[in-house]
Amino acid sequence: MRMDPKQRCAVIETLKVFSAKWKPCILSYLFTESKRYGELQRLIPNISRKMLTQHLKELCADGLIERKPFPTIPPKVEYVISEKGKSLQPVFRVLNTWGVNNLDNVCSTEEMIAT
Amino acid sequence: MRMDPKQRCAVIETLKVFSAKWKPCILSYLFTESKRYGELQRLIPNISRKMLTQHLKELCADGLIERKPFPTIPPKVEYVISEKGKSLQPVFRVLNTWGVNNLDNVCSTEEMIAT
DNA sequence: CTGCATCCCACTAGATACTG
DNA sequence: CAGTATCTAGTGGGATGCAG
Repeated sequence: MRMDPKQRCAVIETLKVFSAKWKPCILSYLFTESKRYGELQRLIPNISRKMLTQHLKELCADGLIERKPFPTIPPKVEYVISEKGKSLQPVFRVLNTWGVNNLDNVCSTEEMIAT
Repeated sequence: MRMDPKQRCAVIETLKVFSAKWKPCILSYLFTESKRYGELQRLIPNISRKMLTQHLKELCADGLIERKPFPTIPPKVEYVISEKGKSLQPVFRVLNTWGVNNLDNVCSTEEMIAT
């Protein structure tokens, strides 16, 4: 079988799930520990709230992370990596290794991806 | 070190290199054998010449494939996977496996990626 | 056959202001 | 604090025509 664009190719669909502009960055932070909305905003200074909200929603919809709201005042929401999300760590590790071995002037993120 | 968007993160840079819209598809065909420009166009019916040309150029510039022009009449150009390009096969395999295990209604492309 | 140049549209994502 | 709504600029990518 070929990588027919009319079919839902596993490679391409996998890329769609986590390779949007800020998703690798968001996931990388959640790999190590849960974060609140505002924490992610501070950690990723260039992201707009709109994009942060949108990407978090999509990651939730795809089951890679979970949203944990606390009905306190002021409100508090934690985002947690799911088991399915954790299963992406080996994928990230492979991408990181390839980049380190084949690209110039890139920073390894191995420590970050390490469990 | 964190996946700082201001740095050239290995994971993100790696994704940039091969995850543009049609690049996985192009690479998948070249993994198995060299193809001519027109063959790729026929194999990927939905791609425009503009995008095919542009993606082939970028893949050349990144050293993933090589362009072999034959000064015949009419002209003939072959595109060949490079060693660096071949080194992406394990990456594709990991992405394929993750998709098959974690997504619904996706087609495995294992046979294609197989050497 | 293998491209390049141009025009154009749709969508992405940034900026800003507002809300429970 | 954690979002939502709206407007807009920039970009990706398709269609078409021309060229070596």
